[in-house]
Amino acid sequence: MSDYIPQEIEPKWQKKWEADGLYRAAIDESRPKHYALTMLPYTSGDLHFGHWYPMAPSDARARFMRMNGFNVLFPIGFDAFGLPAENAAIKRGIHPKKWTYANIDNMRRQLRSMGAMFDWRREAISADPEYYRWTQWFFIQLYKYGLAYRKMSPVDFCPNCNTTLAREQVWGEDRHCERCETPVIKKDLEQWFFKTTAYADELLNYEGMDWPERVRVLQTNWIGRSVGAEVQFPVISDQSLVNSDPSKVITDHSSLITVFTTRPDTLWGATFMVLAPEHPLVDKVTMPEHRAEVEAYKTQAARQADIDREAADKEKTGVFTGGHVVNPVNGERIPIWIADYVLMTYGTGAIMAVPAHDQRDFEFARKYGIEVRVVIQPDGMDPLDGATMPASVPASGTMVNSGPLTGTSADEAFHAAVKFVEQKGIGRGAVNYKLRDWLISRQRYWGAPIPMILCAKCGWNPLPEADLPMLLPDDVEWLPTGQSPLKLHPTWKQAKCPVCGGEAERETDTMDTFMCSSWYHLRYLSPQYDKGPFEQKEYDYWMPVDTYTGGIEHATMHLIYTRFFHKALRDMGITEGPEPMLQLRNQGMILGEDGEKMSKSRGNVVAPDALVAQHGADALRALLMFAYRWQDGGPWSSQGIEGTSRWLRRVWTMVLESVSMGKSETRPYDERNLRRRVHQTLKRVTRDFQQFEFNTIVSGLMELLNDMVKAKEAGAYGTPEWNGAVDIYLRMLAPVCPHIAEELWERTGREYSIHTQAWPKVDEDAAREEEIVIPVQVNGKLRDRITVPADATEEQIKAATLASEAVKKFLEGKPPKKVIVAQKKLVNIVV
RNA sequence: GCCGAAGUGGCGGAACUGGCAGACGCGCACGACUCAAAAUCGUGUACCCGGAAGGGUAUGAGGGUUCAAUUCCCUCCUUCGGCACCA
Repeated sequence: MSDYIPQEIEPKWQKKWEADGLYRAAIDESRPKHYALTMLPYTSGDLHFGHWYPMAPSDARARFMRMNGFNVLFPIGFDAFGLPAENAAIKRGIHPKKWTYANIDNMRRQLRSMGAMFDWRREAISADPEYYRWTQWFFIQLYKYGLAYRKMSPVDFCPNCNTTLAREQVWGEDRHCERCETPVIKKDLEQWFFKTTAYADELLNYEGMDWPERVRVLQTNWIGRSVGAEVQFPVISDQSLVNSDPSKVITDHSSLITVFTTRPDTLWGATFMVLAPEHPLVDKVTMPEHRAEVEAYKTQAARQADIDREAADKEKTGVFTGGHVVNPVNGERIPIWIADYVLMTYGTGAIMAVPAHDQRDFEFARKYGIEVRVVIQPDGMDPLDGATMPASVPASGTMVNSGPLTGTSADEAFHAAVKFVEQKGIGRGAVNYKLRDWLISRQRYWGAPIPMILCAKCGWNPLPEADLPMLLPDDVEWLPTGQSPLKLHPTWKQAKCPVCGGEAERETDTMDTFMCSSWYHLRYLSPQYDKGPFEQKEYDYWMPVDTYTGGIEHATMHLIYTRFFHKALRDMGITEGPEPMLQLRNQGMILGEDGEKMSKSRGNVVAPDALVAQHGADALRALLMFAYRWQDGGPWSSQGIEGTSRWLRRVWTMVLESVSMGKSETRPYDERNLRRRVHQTLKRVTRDFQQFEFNTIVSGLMELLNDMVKAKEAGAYGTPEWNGAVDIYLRMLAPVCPHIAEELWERTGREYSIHTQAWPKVDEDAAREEEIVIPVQVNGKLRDRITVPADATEEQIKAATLASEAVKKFLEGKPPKKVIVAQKKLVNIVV
């Protein structure tokens, strides 16, 4: 017997599998398909266990499905556009393209060393022109379908570098630029958006999806649907009317402020209005004597990070604009304030404040001496007094001070109020979402250019589809200002208007990389296809994705975008079916040995290369499956590898080392028992694969190894039963450790390849126990164990229990009060 | 603050319809082999009392339901993740 040397057998088999095309996935109508997708890695260059951890177990499961008769597609690719490539370029003077593709070469080599069943012919790279050509095509389709539009939106901007900053490039409490430490300012730019909100309701429906409850809850909260009403409040433009008789109708107003409220029933209790400091009407409603104060407040609000502005325990602040609106339900004049607790990004950016029944409004009103008016009297409570109540009260009870609603219950008042505002023409029932439209413009170079052209005469028009891809120029200057190279390029911007043929300009913004990753599962279907984003017959056979694996951190962004994308394309007739991915499973995160997130700056990154070189990919694959609950993850431990490495050496020895008979005469080999243990393990392992419980798959195989080694020593070696056990063992091992399984399969004279073999069938009869050991408790405490035939009746078990010496001792001659025989699993005697 | 996940030996974890808590592995200790080391093999390894037989206590803390609770219910604590004044 030679030694187990993974460094020799692993590259050998990887080469052979590649040469034989063992993992090529092709349409085969005779077999059921299984599309197993694992989230594509970003080309950061440092492939570590954060990449292996989701992929190696996913690969094992894909292999398991293949052995179960499925035609399995398990593709891989690279998410190659994005900010880190530009940062590397600026820092080290390497072109982003060069940096990215060098990283891909390295990552590809590392991924190959894992021995996964990736079909490399289907590799897709989002930065390839042949890929982003179709990303651009999808943009145009969304634009034509009316789902893309432009609007002004603020970005974080460094005035010194003259560049837009991503959130991660803004550091510290003073919000400074990561490069030059200049404080960041907000800048309004016109940018492209997708109407994700048009699909908000549909995205809340998870019917038919086998997705974790956790993710569904996260998405539901992210979409944040709330039902209420929009109500228009007229602005009083003539200040002399502010103090006039409220019963007189004021017709002097030049504009309306719309608020969204989830409690239209409390409209009569609104005593002030609050606008977000960024609200477009702030300047208009502000009176001259308040202007300086309002401007100062706006400036400090704009300087704050969302996080500071939104701190829960922060004291409410705001300033009065001097302006007033009319409450349209009762004609009252109410003052307009601005406050940073109202956000422009949610609802209409304006609220009606009802301090008696909303705690935030209450705190604000008390601080600034604004009236608190009770409009709901909770049942069974002393009549409330707005002037003295210590806190707002929950809105359930009977309506008071509410015009026509007075006397109705608060439950009915909601609908009555909506009806009232609709009849008066001052508002309507409305649904609002926390979900915002998807901002896809990036003021960056290393991304897919947005294929739009601006003509002074014809406006914005898409590049004709025949002219795609709209190529990213390579000859860009990397100026230390950090300004977008596309803007600085001498000629790139120049274009012909697709409508009139006149001089026009290209869009210089590029697309959010989430756009590229919203459809990569479609590009895998036919990455070389040049007549469309994918080939129809491939789509018809493989889609939808059956199993999608990846990190929980993508629950709200990527996984909502890709669902939106699929649904929008479906409405255009490009895709089919309600959802792109039927089943989702999330793995946890592998942390550094210090328990912190792996990162270069912390210096706790563990790369797989050295460990593969030392112990082999199989031992590492097994460790990643064995050492953690997959959905939890945990800190890396360098010692664990000894365990799986030792296990594989023992498997090697068990299978290959011949033994002379009679090594252990004392424990005769029990054929029936060997077979039973094999099929019991098979049953467990099969179930665990189905349920993504990888750690117990490996521990089950370790246990069976221990049993088989004992049987071997007892004389099983060489018998037909032994050979059958080895056969099943290797098949179970194959998805976990594909190289050693193939090697042992060959060395025991079996037919190439183990990876095209069928998963063994569980023999229920063989797995069944003939005798069972039943623990016996007296008053819930374990006192004895009895052995009975597996088909013993409850009466027989009871009799055997009472005959036990240990039990008699604890009964002390007294008759038992109750004897419980629990499902033939346990006996409990109550004295 | 809200939402979610999770608290089990020195460590990772197991216990899959409420039924033997600690499988499997790491680490550690002792032993075999060896001139020695590594590798390998064997034995032991929750805690407390006891020489042993045996007994007691234990699944974050406290309470409840039950013959029986890591598992179900209530209250609280801790850790991690996400969201964050959502009108």
